[in-house]
Amino acid sequence: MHTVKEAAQITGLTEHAVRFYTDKGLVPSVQRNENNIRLFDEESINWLHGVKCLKQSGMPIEVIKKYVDLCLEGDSTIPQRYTLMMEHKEEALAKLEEAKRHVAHLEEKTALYQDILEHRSPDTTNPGNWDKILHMHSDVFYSPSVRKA
Amino acid sequence: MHTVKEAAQITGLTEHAVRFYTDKGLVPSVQRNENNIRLFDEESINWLHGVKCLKQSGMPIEVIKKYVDLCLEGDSTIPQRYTLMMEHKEEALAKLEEAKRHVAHLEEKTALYQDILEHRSPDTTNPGNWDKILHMHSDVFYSPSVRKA
DNA sequence: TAGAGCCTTCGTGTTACACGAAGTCAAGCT
DNA sequence: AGCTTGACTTCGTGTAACACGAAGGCTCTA
Repeated sequence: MHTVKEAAQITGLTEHAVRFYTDKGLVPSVQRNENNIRLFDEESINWLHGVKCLKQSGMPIEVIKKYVDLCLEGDSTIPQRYTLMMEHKEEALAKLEEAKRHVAHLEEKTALYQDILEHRSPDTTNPGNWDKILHMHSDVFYSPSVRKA
Repeated sequence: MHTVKEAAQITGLTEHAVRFYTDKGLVPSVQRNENNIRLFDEESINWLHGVKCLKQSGMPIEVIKKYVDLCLEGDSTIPQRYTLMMEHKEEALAKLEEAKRHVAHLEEKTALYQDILEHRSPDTTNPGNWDKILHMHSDVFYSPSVRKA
């Protein structure tokens, strides 16, 4: 049996977060002793790990709550849990694709700056570009190739 | 010259956001007419696009502000702008990696549920697993392979 | 003269906590 | 008995980036 402090250390959450989660009902197995102190057994710790995991992957607390409640309802809710997870997976995938696009864009951006810094022109065949580009801040800032996207 | 409403339509931002950004100084080229009305020229629209872009990629408004200010300071700040962008790119890359991990984890999770739904056991060679797994909610919720990570 | 459209400031709500303060317990040690 | 500790509670503020609405004022136009 662990206290809030220990649970926090084990899971890497803050004590605040641990209390927050338990108070929201995301750790169903947590108990209180006669002094009203939260006691976490191994299952509670697992729940905390799980909540942390889902939260990190971008699932809102409300949805996590729904999921936990479904778990508590028993095996009959497995299809609903599956659906919920699938939907969340789709969202995570969408975010992944977005992240890829962002990185690609920033690669472009930094490459442009690198060209300017190293070759003093983004287009080495046209040195006249330099001043032009440096003064068209919003073009360096927001290149044409992105505008299409 | 465009009004707030038009600028919002063109950029896909809300009017609220457009006013917010201009008030924060993220759209340096914006002007006011004699009736105190914001007027956006093409450069302003470009800035709005750029701000939107950076914001979407996860850059905080404060940092965008810094970047804009550097742009306004002139060509001498190009190295600093480059550094800023590189740092932001690194962050975006880190987020990308995180997103990949999340998706991988959720693939596992949904696959597990799919097994349960289709074969009635995650390990078909051991049917006895079924009840066990269904009752160890936190194990379905948070599988051992993830704990290692 | 009324309405439309712009402006302003103000204030609340959102998400998931962080952080601190204040005040209350109970247990253990000296 | 008293002190320290560690846990608990509620309260309130702050964060980021707006969303949304209200109130009130301005100007232009039909």
